[in-house]
Amino acid sequence: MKGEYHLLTRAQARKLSRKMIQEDTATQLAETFSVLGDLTRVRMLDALSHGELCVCDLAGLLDMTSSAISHQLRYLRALRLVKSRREGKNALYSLDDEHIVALFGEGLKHVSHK
Amino acid sequence: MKGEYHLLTRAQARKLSRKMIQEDTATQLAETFSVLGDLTRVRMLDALSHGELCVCDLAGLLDMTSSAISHQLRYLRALRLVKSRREGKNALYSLDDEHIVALFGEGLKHVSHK
DNA sequence: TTATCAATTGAGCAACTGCTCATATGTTGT
DNA sequence: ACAACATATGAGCAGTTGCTCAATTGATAA
Repeated sequence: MKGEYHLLTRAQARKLSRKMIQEDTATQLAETFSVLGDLTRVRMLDALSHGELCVCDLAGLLDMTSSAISHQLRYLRALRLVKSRREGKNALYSLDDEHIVALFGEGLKHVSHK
Repeated sequence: MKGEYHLLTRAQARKLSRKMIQEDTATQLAETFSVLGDLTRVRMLDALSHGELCVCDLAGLLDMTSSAISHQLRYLRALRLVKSRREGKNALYSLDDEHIVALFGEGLKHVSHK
C-alpha cells in the first residue's frame, strides 16, 4: 500500500520528510557506495593506494585478466577516481580522489572492530 | 594474461602483496559498502536515523510497497543493522549499528563537497 | 470464531553487473 | 612496412538483485 500513514500523522510525516536527505543526494550517496561495493574495485583501489601501477601488474596482483581490469579502470576513470598516463607500451594508473580513500579507510575501521 | 608482472619484479610484487589488505577483509569491506550502495536502503536508514518507524510508515515515506520495504528490512535485520519490536499489529524498526551510521555520515561528507 | 489489517515470505521476472572472448587500437622495435 | 605486446573496447552471457504479485502468518477487535 502506498502513500498512507499509520502510526504517523500526516503532519509528522511531512516534518520527517523535510528532515530526510534529498532524493538526489541519496542517489549520489548510493552511487558512491556502489563503487566501493565490489571486491575487484576494492582490491584495485587498495593496490593503487600504495602507488602507481600498470594494467598488467594490477592484473597480476589480483590474478585477473587485463581485460577485466581494464574494464573496471575505464569505469573508475569515468568517475575520476583514478587517472592514467602513458609510459611506452604501458598505461600507468594512480588514484585521483583523496576523499574516496578516506571513505575507504572509514569502511576499514568499521570492518575491523566488530 | 594472468600471474605475470611487467613493470614490477616478482620481489616487488610479493612485497606489495604483503602490504595489501587480505582478500577476506576486502570482501567484508565490499559487502559493507554494498549494503549502502542501494537507493532504497540509503533512504530507509536515513529515515530510521531520525527514530523508530513501522513498516507501513516507512513505505509511505518512501512511496513504496510494504512488501518491498519488508524484504529490505529482512536483509538489514540479517546484517544486524536494524532491529524490530512488535507493538500491536505493527512492527517497529530502529537502527542497531552506530558504526554504519558513521560510515553513512562520511559518505554524505564526500558527496557534499565536490 | 470470524473479520480485518499489518507484516512476512516465496516464486518469478526484468534490469543490472562483471566477466569472457574476440577484435581493434596504440606503441615500440626490427 | 611488419611483428610483438600492452591496452582498450564491444558483444554477449551467466549470476545477482530488487521489485511485484499472491499467499500466508500474526495480532487485535467484534
